[in-house]
Amino acid sequence: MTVALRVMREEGLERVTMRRLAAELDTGPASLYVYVENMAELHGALLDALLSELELPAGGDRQAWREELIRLLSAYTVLLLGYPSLARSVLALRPSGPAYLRLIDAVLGLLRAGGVPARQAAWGVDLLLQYATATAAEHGTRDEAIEAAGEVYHQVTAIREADPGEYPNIDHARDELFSGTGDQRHRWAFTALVGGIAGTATP
Amino acid sequence: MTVALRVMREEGLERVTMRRLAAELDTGPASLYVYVENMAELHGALLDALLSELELPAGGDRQAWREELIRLLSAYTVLLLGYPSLARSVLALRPSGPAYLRLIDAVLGLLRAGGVPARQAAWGVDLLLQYATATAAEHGTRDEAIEAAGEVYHQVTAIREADPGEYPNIDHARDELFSGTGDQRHRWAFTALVGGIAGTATP
DNA sequence: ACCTGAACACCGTTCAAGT
DNA sequence: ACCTGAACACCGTTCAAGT
Repeated sequence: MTVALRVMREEGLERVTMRRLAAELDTGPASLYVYVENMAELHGALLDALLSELELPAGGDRQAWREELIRLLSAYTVLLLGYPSLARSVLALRPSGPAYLRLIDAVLGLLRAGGVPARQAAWGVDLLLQYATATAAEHGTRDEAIEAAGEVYHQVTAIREADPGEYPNIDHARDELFSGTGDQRHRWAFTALVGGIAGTATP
Repeated sequence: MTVALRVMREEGLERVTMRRLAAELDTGPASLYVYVENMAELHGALLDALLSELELPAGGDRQAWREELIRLLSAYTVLLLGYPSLARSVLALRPSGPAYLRLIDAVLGLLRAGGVPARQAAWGVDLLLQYATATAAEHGTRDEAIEAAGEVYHQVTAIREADPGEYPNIDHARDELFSGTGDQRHRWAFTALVGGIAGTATP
């Protein structure tokens, strides 16, 4: 596990292969299946190891729950942004490690401190953590992202040059589609998410 | 392209490999690189081919923009739910095909019909499409999902049995964490998202 | 009971060499 | 100019056979 974490930190999740880990431990790849069921489980374990570094709010100031919540979600996002492939993998996972449970518990606690009804809070956690994870999967910055930059460029160009006749609404919003800094957009997205969760009644 | 689409429909994105496609076309894998830069570009093309089936709203009834928007986002999600691996791949992509631009344009149009300010709408499209894509990536139903079911089970068990002392907020929301049908939760999530976008001012 | 060598069944991408 | 055989450098997972 420590070996896997080190390889991921130094070379990215792509390099964390059964064969590489086995070589690092001076054995064959088959030996690892004694400790781990498969690749997905290994990724789950890596996520939990990473999440144990996450600083959870102390929970003293109940008035500042919104800011605390956004801070926590941002910290989670930043942590995952360093490992976009892990974020992608986590999206296909249903994490169940203790550190992930602690994160769920902290988010629930902050929504509860804000007076958000239990069902809205429960359904909202999924929304918030999914958004944070997906954001990390999308805007990841690692070697792979260098080629991905080519695709960002394609999209930006396609939108910038979209024909006004065929795409009238893109035309109307053209200037705003690329406005703001990444940080402004993230903070706004989290605010909108929390506002929507707190303000939308469940059936 | 038609071959790739057929293989994906019949056997899933996992089987859409350069080598498999080459075999299907009676040639070597190297030949495909004449038509496509790499795997990511192929996935982008598959997404756009799939999205061309998406029925966009006619846009007559401006009063019903919320329902129309939720219907469109649901249709997009359902389309991708059949191809969870593609959804996962798309999350790492910045799609730029014509069908994807048409989808962006339609979402922008509905938000505009609802009187949502241009910047909120522009920033909101990302949020809405990211949520829809991430949802498909998460709840995908294909052979791979059968093993993923094991992880869902792990998480459900972990949450159900979470120690009340250590996870007091999970304990408090325990019954609500698994309440509602998938459809209820999705509709609520889309409603919360749209409400948050429409109701949160940008800087 | 625990571990593992070797094999099975694959990958994406590059490039020198052919037509 | 366009195409491709063959190679490079890898994968995850299984299972029979060893200790």
